[in-house]
Amino acid sequence: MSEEMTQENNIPKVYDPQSFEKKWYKFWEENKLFHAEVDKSKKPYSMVIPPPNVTGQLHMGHALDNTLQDILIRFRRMQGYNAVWIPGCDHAGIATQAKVEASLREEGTNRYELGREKFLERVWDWKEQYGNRIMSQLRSLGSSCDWDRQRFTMDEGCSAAVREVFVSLYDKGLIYQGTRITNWCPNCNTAISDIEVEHENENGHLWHLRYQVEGEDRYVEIATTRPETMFGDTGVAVHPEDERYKDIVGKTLILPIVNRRIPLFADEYVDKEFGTGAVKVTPAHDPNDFEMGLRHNLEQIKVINNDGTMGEGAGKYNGMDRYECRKALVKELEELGVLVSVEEHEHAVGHCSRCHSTIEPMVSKQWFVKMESLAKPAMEAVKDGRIKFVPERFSKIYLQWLENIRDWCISRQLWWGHRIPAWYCDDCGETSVSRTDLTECPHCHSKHIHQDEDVLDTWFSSGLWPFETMGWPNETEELKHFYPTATLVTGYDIIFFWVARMVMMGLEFGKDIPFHHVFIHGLVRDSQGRKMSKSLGNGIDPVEVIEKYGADTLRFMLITGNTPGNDMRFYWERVEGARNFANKIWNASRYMLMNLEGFDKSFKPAEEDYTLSDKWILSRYARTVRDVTENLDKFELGEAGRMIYEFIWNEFCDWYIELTKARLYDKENVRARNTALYVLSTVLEGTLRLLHPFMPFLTEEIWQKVPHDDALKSIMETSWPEVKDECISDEIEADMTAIMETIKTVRNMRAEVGAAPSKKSELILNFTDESLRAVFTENQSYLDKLASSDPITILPAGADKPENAMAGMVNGVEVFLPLKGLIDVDKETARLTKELEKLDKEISRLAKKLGNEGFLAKAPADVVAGEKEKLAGYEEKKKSVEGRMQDLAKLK
RNA sequence: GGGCGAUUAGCUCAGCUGGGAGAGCGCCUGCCUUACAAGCAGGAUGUCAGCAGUUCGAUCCUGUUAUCGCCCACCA
Repeated sequence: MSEEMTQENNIPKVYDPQSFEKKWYKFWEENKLFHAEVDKSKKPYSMVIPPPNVTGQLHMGHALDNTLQDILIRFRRMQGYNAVWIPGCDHAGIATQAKVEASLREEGTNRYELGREKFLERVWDWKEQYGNRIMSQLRSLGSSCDWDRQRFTMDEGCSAAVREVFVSLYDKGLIYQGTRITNWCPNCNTAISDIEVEHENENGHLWHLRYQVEGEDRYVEIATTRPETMFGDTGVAVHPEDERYKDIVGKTLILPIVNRRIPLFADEYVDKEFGTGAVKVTPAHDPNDFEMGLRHNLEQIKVINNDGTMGEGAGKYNGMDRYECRKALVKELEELGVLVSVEEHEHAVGHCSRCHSTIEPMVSKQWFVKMESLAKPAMEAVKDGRIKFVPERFSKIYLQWLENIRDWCISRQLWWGHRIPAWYCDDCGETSVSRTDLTECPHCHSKHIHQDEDVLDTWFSSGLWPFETMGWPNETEELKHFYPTATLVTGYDIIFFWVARMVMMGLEFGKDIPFHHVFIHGLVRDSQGRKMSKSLGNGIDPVEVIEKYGADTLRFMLITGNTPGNDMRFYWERVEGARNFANKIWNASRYMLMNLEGFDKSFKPAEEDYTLSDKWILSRYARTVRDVTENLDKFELGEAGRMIYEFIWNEFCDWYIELTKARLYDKENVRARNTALYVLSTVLEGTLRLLHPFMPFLTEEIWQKVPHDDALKSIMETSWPEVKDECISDEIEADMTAIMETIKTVRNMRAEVGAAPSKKSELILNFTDESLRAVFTENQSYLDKLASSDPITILPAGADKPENAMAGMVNGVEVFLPLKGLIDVDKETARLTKELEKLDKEISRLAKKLGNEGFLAKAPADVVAGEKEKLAGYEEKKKSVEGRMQDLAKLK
């Protein structure tokens, strides 16, 4: 260690998040600072977390989503709201089951071998093992969730809520069982809902086949994209007004290979223009055909098995994979002369959103929720503004979906999930739905009953999340106080899956909207704009970022540089930028802490102790507080973060700290020094509070060290900064700006002649705006310190201007640098000529504008006045520059 | 077939109620100035996608076109 090992050196030079992040999280949690009891004396501000999957792990989307929520909840908590953020996770039916099944496969077994009960034990084990991983990752991000209120979508309370809702909807006739076409995923082996199907345009074929008219030497040509379904054909349809077929409608056709006799019938559904105008009808494997089948009493013949292989109806193709069969069948049809032609054809093909297998529409018996009556109030709530989407445009997407809503298939042929509370009687055949498990049939009292094998769609329970987490169906204090929640934060990708369903369920069962605001964010993409995904291997692990750069850095990076609802890209360079900002704050604090020695915390400056720079930074601080608060209220978190960044870096550090150095290093003048320290610590402490929701760890670490209210043990207990309007002074800011502009001009001129920064140069000031004279006279030292100017001469009004000097002009101040021997007359002339050109351009633009009658007549008075002032300023500047050039010419 | 978003400096993006456009990174020049080289000071760079309109005035509002992206949609 060097001899300079003094007290100051105890503060590390570099921001090192690893040294304190874990410590503070533990401290907060142990002190229950995240926990909120119902406190009716305070206004509530509640949020429920979008529950991540139990077996999942933190990805960038979660990091963004939870950073946004944490900023909101910390902000409101500091504002004095009764703020609660309820965490928890989702059992994620298909996803979790798939994971466990994959691990069983590795062991060489499967769930059927294991049996339902044993399998579920395995899933619960899995849940225990991995379920808390993401929760601990959320902690490392700094999320201030009320962990005492943590929930799981399959815990007892949620299960009770699910039963209550199911039975109640069933009793109202809104849940029913039906046999119809659903989307079947042959890989997941279950039915899925319409929104779980992703349509993609694919290049396929349109095969033209000819079916013979029975007993005639005549054929009807049909076109199909899925020839293998022909085994299930039970009819051929044409449009009733299609002249081509009018004479044979009602006749019988012979289905090739199968030799089934099928009717040729007419139906309005058929489009005459498409294909041949004749369509084969497979009621068991196509939704439209299913409908036509019902209208025309056609038989439903299932020819594809649940696992995607061909079924018995496919004759010799029985057991063959559906696509293998297609290939072989096409070949056979060609040989038989049934295949007339093949066309290239682009069409939309449905895929399972989970595993991406091609969906097979199949007829089966499933449970459905009737949506129309639930959707209406959900639309109203958004239309009348009770629920607001941020950004607003997402309400349109939401409404459009609800307007075209269709019934929701809620049964899944899985084992992991809420089992459907329906029992079938083997004796009387009745179906009974019940809140409690049944052991006998309520109709015939037979003991021979069995429960429905299926489970509910995961989103069924997620839809109840905002109120089931608060104790519903019990009438808890939490429900009364915290429901509806304030804000729901989520990505646009689950507006239909989740948001819409919560609104419907909330209105139906929570008796109110589930939230006031829906704050929508976009996706975090990779640096090339691609979606981060496992298969691409382009995902960035937030935990890695946290370990390398700190959670605060990650958080700040995620919320700045983008706007609500839009996607963003991940760049390590941006992470570094945020880290540099953290380091900047660290060092600004370090500067103050290193000089805090001898500072009396009880010291309060008198009015006359404040310097211009003190008053300026206090005004700028107040403005920042006001603007940041406004932006947070508007959900413009990125904008708020940017403002704090700019205030800290460009104003507090670049100007204010620099200007305090003279006072801090002068230990003789105690009063001046204490005043500087007072302002420094006041502004820094307040700024830390402003920044706390964004960077909770860093702000806590520093706050603990700087002078603060000793009655509080954490920055989390401080209140959100509030300022009065009179703290903001336009006059002070204008004065300081004039000086800052002058400093910049001098720096610029010095840089141009290559003056060494360490070398001071003489500066001569002349005022064209006399009102500035006093401020500059009083604060000359600012120019000395920040513009390396010494000596400084202030010319009396009307005095002669120096000749052998560089000149610049700003805001009513003329600046002269008598840089003896340094001025290159030609270069200086060129510089001024360029300056003059710029001025002329501006002047002519403004002159033209002010010469425009329309502008003068119609533009607001203050705008006109502003433009006039600008013009006058430019003209004065031009005069000054021209004078300079004449002087230079004389020098030559 | 509908709907939405994007198009601004080399790159990534701000620009929130219309008054000649900014940041970060990158680039160039000079600096280890006792908070910070993860830094300081200075500098360069734009037909704000095209066209038309409204307006005294348009990056911003309206219409239209183009390119890219996304969402929704049961034409075989």
